[in-house]
Amino acid sequence: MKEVARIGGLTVRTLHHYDAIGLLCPRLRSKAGYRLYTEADLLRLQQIVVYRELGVPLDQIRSIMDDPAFEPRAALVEQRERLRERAEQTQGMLRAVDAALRVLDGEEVIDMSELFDGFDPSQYEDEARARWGHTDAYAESARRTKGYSTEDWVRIQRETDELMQRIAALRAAGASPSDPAAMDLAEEHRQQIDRFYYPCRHEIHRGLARMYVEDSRFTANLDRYGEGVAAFLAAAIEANVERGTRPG
Amino acid sequence: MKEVARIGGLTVRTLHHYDAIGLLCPRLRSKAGYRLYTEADLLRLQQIVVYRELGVPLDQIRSIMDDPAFEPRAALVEQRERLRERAEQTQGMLRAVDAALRVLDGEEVIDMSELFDGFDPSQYEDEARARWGHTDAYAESARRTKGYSTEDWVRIQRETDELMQRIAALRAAGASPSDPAAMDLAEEHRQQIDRFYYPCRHEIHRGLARMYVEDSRFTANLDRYGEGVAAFLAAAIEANVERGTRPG
DNA sequence: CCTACGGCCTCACGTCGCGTGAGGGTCAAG
DNA sequence: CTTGACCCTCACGCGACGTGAGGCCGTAGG
Repeated sequence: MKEVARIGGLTVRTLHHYDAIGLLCPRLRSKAGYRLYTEADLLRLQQIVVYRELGVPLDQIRSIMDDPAFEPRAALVEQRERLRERAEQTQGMLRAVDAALRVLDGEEVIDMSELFDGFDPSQYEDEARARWGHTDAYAESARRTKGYSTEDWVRIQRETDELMQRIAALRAAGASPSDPAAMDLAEEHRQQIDRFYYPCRHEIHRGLARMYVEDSRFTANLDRYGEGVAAFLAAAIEANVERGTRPG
Repeated sequence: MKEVARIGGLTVRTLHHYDAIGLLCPRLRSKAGYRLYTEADLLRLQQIVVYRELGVPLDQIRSIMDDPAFEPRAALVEQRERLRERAEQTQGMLRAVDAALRVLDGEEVIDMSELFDGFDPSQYEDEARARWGHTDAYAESARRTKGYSTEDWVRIQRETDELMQRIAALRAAGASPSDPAAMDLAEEHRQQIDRFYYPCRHEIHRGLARMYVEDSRFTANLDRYGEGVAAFLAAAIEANVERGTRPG
C-alpha cells in the first residue's frame, strides 16, 4: 500500500493530504477503507512530485493536471524558465557571498571598481586607476572603502540595488527623465555616491551620466534593470544637474 | 518610519513579526508607541534579510546574530555551501526538464545512453551503438524505450535513483557487498534493468558490473551517490550472480 | 474646532504543506 | 487469541508571514 508510496520519497501523511485536497484521490478503497493506488494513480503522483519539486503550489498543480487541455510541453517550458530564474538568483547570491568573503579576507582591495557592481573587478581595476587614479575622488573613494566592513558592503549593495529598481520602476511607469520624480531619484543617486564613495558634485555626476551611455559596459550593467534604464538615468541626472546648478 | 522599512522590500507586518519573535526589536518607541528604528537596527535588518534570502530560518538567524561569538566568516562559508547545493539541485532539475522536453519533442532518440543518467547523451550515443549496436539487447532496449512517455521516463529516473540511494545507504551503514541485503539490492537492480530496458540475465549483469568499475565515467556517475558506491554495487552484483547461478 | 485621511498600533484568525500525535479499526503471524 | 505492524480519521501545531478589525496619532483643510 503505502510502502509503494513511501518508496517514492513521500510520507503517508503527504498522501493523505493530497487526498484531502483532491490532488490525488485513489480510485479504489478496500472494504476496510484502505487507500488502494492504481498504476494510473502512481503515474499521476510522479507528475505531482515533479511539479512540487519545481516549487509549484499544490492547487496550481491540481488545476494544471485537471485541465482537460493540459499541455505538458508548455508547462515544462514554463518550469524551465522558472528554474533559469532561480539559477540566476542563486548565482547572484553566490557572487555576493564570495565577494563578501574576499572582502572579509582582505584578499581584495576594494576600490572604484566596486562602485559598479557586476563588473569583473580584475579587468576593471587597472582601467579605473588609469582613468581616475590621479583624481582626488579616486583617493577619497579608496580611503573610505577600505574601512568598510562586510556588513557595510552588503548594505551598500542593497541600497544601490533598491534605488536602481525604483528608477527602473519609474521609467516603466512611463515617466519622463525631466519629471521632478525622476530628478529626485537622480539626486538620491548622487547623494548615494556622495555618502558611500566620494564627494560627488553635480559636475562629477554629469561625467558619470555620460559614461553610463557612452561606455557600453556601464550601459549593459545598468540595463540589467530594464532596457533603456541607463539612458533614462543619464537623462534624469542631466536634468537634475540643470535643476541643481541653475538656481544656485 | 515604516517607509524606510518598506523600501527594504519588506512589509510592515514582517517587521511586526520580527519584533514579536524578538529578532529585531527597535530600541525606541515614540510616546505614541510607534516603532522607531535606529541606524543600528537597520544594519541588523540588512543582515537579517541577507540570511533570510539564503533560506536560514528566523530563529537560527536570531541565535546566530545574538551569539556573542558571532563569526560572520564561518556563517558566510556555510551559506556558500548551501548555495552551492541549491545551485546543483537547480541545475539537475534543469537538465531533467530539458531532457523531458527533448523526449517530448522527439528530437532525441532515446536509447541505451539513457540507461545511465547523467552522461552527455550526444557523446555517448555513438559509443553505445558501436559497442552494443549489434546485440539483441541494444535492439530490444531501443525498441522499448521508444515507446516510453515523459511520465515513464520520470518514473524510471525516480525508481533508479531511489534504488541507488538505498544501495548507498546500505554501504554507508557498513554492510559488505556479500551480505544478503546487498545481494538483494543487486538483484533488484538487475530486475530494474530487465523491466525498463532489456532482458538482463546474470551474465549480462556481470558485464555491467565490470564496466561500472573499469570505465571511469560509469564509476564517477555512480559515485555521485557516495564514494565507492560503484565498486560496492559491482561487488554486490558479482555476489548476487554467484548466488543466482550456483543453485540453478 | 471639527473632520477627514493616512499611517501606525495591537489583537487575532487565515494560509500552505505538511508533521505529529491521539484514539481506534484491520490483518497476517505466532 | 494476542501481538505487532499497518491502516484509518480527526485535530492541533508550525513557520513566516497575509489580512482584516477596531482603534489611536498627527496633520491638513474647511
